[in-house]
Amino acid sequence: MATLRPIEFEILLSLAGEERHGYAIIQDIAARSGETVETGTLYRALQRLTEADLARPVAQRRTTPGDDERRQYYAITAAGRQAASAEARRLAALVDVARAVRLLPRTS
Amino acid sequence: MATLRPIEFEILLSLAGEERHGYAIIQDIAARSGETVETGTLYRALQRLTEADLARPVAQRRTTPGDDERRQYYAITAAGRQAASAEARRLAALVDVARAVRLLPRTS
DNA sequence: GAAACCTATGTGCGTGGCGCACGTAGTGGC
DNA sequence: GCCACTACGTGCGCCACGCACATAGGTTTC
Repeated sequence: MATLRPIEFEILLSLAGEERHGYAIIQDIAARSGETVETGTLYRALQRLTEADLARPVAQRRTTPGDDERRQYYAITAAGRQAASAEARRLAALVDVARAVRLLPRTS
Repeated sequence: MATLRPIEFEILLSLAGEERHGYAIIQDIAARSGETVETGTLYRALQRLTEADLARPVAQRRTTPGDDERRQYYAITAAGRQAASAEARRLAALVDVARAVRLLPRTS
């Protein structure tokens, strides 16, 4: 399993919360981190995640009022949860190291 | 400030602990994470960090016995600590999100 | 009413970082 | 003698990313 790219992890984090379409993922990441993800970067990363079976496009849902039909929703797969979980553990370990060398306060 | 690449952060984490030479950084990262960093990747990243004033080569020290003279030691700079600290905070926030969506257990 | 912006998905192109291989060179093991 | 380890580095090809642009309907602004 090739390691998850930062943006791929960000996307999986978004999808782990709930099913989302591309544009909503961009907004979600911006809202929680302030980082602007380029559309080219996002849609291509979504493509890769789909091909790697870490995310999957969700079949078109009933069109509730106010639901833009252009939207393509995506869901995280079981393998996606596993990969994201492993990556989260890896990052948590890194944060622990950062605390050990006092780049972060021990209490947090 | 362009965002820190994953490998650049790993290197700064190593240097935040103590001054290290390139090969020792590779071993340090391998020891703590099991990840193998390619030499090409490492030395070029060290070059970038130096140019960005996040790390700096340390002037040749007294050659204590058993100290390979080929070694080029590097130290983290004040700006490097600042950048690494900011990145660590960013990652800690990501880990918190991962916990919120239950990719990681709340207790850890 | 037109210009600008937002929502929504996607492609085209250039730069650059990374993986892999290789180069150099001394030391130590078998 | 050959291989592995230490230590630093370059060469090359691929591909991910940033930026720009295409498309297109809806809304807001002047």
